[in-house]
Amino acid sequence: MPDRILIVDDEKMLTELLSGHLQECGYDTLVANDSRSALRQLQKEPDLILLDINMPGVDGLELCRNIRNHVSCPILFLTARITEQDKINGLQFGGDDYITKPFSLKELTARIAAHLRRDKRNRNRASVLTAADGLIVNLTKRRVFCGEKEIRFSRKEFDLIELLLRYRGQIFDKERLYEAVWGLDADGDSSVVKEHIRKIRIKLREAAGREYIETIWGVGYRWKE
Amino acid sequence: MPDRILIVDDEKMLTELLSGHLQECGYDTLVANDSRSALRQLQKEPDLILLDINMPGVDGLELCRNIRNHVSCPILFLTARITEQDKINGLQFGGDDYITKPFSLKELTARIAAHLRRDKRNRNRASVLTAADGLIVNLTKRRVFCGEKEIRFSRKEFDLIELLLRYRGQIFDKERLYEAVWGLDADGDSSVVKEHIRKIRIKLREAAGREYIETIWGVGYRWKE
DNA sequence: GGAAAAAGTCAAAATATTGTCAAATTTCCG
DNA sequence: CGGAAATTTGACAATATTTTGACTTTTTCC
Repeated sequence: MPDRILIVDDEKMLTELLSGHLQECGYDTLVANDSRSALRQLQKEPDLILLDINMPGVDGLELCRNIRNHVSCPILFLTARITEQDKINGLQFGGDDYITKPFSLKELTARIAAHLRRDKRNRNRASVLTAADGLIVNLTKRRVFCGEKEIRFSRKEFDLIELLLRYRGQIFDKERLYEAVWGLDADGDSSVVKEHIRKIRIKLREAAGREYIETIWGVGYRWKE
Repeated sequence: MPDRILIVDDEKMLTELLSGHLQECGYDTLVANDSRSALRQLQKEPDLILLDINMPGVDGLELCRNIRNHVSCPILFLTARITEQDKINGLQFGGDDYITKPFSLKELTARIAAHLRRDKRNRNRASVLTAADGLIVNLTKRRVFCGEKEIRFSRKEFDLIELLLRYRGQIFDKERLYEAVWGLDADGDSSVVKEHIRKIRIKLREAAGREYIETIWGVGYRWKE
């Protein structure tokens, strides 16, 4: 199946041109001329996004961040201005690469190909963890299923689950959990961990009717093997 | 002996600065301003490496992989850009953590200390001890098995077992046991030890039907060989 | 053998740690 | 901005562990 590329730019002329060229190169294309339409197109799960960050009336970086919240595919910025500062900003907001206008179609397709290749390589890596009783944790999509049913977890909850499950059977003391999920600097309030563990347990118990996380009294927690 | 930290960055100014600061913190430092020199410095067996992955003319990730082939110590990346993608790539290439420029010296030293601590813990810890009659003590999981059966021990109980078993045959007087498990400051009653030993014995006796801990009258205890 | 010292036993009391809940605060998104 | 969701916080309850002390048993040594 061909890769799907989403092109976001307010200039219709440009999106048409790119769309045509990329189709000739064997890609499927999606087009959006404004940010609302761009967000809608995400549901079609593009494999890569070309994003103009200088569209009038739209903060391109904000849009990028927004997009990043929904998909994990590479995002390439199309832009005229390109200071070092912009570059850093852009990458911080979840972009993967910059392409300065004007650019040659040859360069563009080369970069697209490179990013798709790289992304695929990374994606193949074990991105799913499984546990007893049909519990499935999709790491890239950050979604958890118990059989048919999806269990929704917040960010921190998911991070905790990922860590515990990835090294199931290992004990993590509360400090280390805090360190891993909140960052090394954090002065450890372990009561936060405790509360998050509780939330996780409730959701898992409700969906799977089973306890997955064990308390190691005086030490910390671990995911049962 | 102080830990040795290798700093790899093309900016002399930065390496000087870091080197100075880390020395003040009590570390030994090694410096390399290019990749060839970095590889040479590995022979001096650093305990931790700070690596700039954006040095001109050098593929930092490739260098990292190369380094990883020679040493097993923690590698921390110093980097300006820090996308999720980079992070994944970096960790794939054998890095252990990222530190984004600009960073505070305080943060840097905190992370260095954390990694050194963790690395040491992992290194000098045989993770499983075994004893007669199929008794198995898993130190990282803090679990004890007698054949199929698991025996549950509380924290202090486990700590005592670990100490006695690790140095089996050696006699520990009660003060020393107390000191080791409760901490150096602890004033007082080593009669607590006696009660804990009793609990341990009961559990072991019940599961293994056998005595493992011997009383050295007038002195203390030891794990039978 | 018998006294003294040391170690073992037991259960109750004290303490430490974790679980729960609700409210306060922050973050996220449109 | 405003509301919803997520996160944090603190008070309190529920538990598990640890400590204590009174008492018994064992060992040592004269």
